[in-house]
Amino acid sequence: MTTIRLHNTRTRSKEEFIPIDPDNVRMYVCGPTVYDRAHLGNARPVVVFDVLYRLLKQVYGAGHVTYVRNITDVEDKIIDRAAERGIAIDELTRTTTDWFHQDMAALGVDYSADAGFREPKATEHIGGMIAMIEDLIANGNAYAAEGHVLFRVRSYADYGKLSGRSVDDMIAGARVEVAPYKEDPMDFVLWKPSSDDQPGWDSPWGRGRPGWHIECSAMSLALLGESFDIHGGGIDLQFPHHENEIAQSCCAHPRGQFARYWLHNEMLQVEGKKMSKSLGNFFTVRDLLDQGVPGEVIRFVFLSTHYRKPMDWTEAKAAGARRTLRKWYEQTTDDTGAGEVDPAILRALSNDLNTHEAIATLHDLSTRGESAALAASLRFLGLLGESAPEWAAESPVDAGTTALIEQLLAARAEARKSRDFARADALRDGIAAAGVIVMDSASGSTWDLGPDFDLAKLEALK
RNA sequence: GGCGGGUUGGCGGAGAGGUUACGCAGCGGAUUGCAAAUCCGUGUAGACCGGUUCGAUUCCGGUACCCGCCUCCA
Repeated sequence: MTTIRLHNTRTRSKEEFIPIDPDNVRMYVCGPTVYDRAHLGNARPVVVFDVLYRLLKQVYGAGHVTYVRNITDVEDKIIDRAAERGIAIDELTRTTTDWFHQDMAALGVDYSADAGFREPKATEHIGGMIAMIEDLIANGNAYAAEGHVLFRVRSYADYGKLSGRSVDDMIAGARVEVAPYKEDPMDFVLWKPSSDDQPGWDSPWGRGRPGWHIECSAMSLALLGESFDIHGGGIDLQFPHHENEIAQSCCAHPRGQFARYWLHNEMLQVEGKKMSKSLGNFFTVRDLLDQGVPGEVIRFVFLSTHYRKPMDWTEAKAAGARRTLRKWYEQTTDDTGAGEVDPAILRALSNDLNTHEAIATLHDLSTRGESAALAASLRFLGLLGESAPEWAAESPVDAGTTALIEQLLAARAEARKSRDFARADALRDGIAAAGVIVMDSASGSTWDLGPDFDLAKLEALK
């Protein structure tokens, strides 16, 4: 069996992956808070852990891997956004969840027909959260105060271990919320009271709603148990979100191990800078798709940088990815689906998800002309569906334009035949200047529209 | 201030204690009436200073610079 090695944030080292139960490998990844379209950064962990899921299914068998990625549909940002838009909360969360599914499907992440994937919603697990909070209070790890329930950070000796912090260090430069009901400024909220106009559930502490971190602890427990294999997410979640998850889960279920391997992807940048609304370089996956950037291209760009390094999204990379994919799609048009995933691809991914090396292998397969293996490998990486996507086909143009181009090419061929090279070259240069890319071969000329196609220039050549 | 990560050839971006990364661009060649496309060939780079070693870009220490998190943004 292929040995998978993964970098475990918990131990800060690359370790051999040994599942608790090879017949049921279990992975949890923090999913979106559904209040708005997913931005490009949101998509990175989705794609990264999709690759890991594919690898796990390949190695352990499709029926032996459970992947849980939650939907957080109760959160103050959701309340605020629904109020701004004047719509009901469940309408906002439902619409946003649909958007998320559509946008991620465009990136090759579609689990609508995947039996091993689970997508729990926080609002469906409120009971589990309340039960866990009660356990924490009973164990002395949490306390109720003024309608709130807070986690007593000092009661968990290992708090801060994942992110390499000590509570005392954090207090120093701390920008933590100080509240009169807190025993310690580092204590974080498990439950908070809701006013009448806020969503709330009845609880032993009055009507209220959960804090941000408890839902992942409750949902992973419900679907994966006290101990499971892999927990993933963006590195920004390492602290405090994952730290708090560990504290909650390990204190509520001291005999469980919670997650054994912690994987974190690095952040995304845009043209060398952090993506932020203030810099004006903030955009969603949908924005890119609407601009005509294919989902496969976005996925390819993601995969070209190792997940533990910051990834810089640039126009140049997108353009290069598009060219490369198009070339490979043309090379695999006759594919019958009989090819096998190249073992080098699996080796690369098994080495801490070295997707960049996997892409290098694709280049190698392409150069060697092994198109069947190339197609199978592309599919495995989620870069090719049943057939090549439409955007990679001949640029769609109307019949009149096609006829005009064919006519001009015929005129050029005629001029060449009669050795009127001045006219042939003039036509060639004119066609190129109009943005039509002509490729000659022994059997004739083929053509394609370039990005700067200009019909007016073409018509002027008539 | 605390914690974590990074610094590789023109650009992007990997692996490996001693052998070609790969891609893009460039250059040379083949091909072509000339081109484009294609094919072949071509690049000894590893922030700086020390240390370990027969040998380090790869291990260890330090310096500089950059980035992220600590502001419920993945």
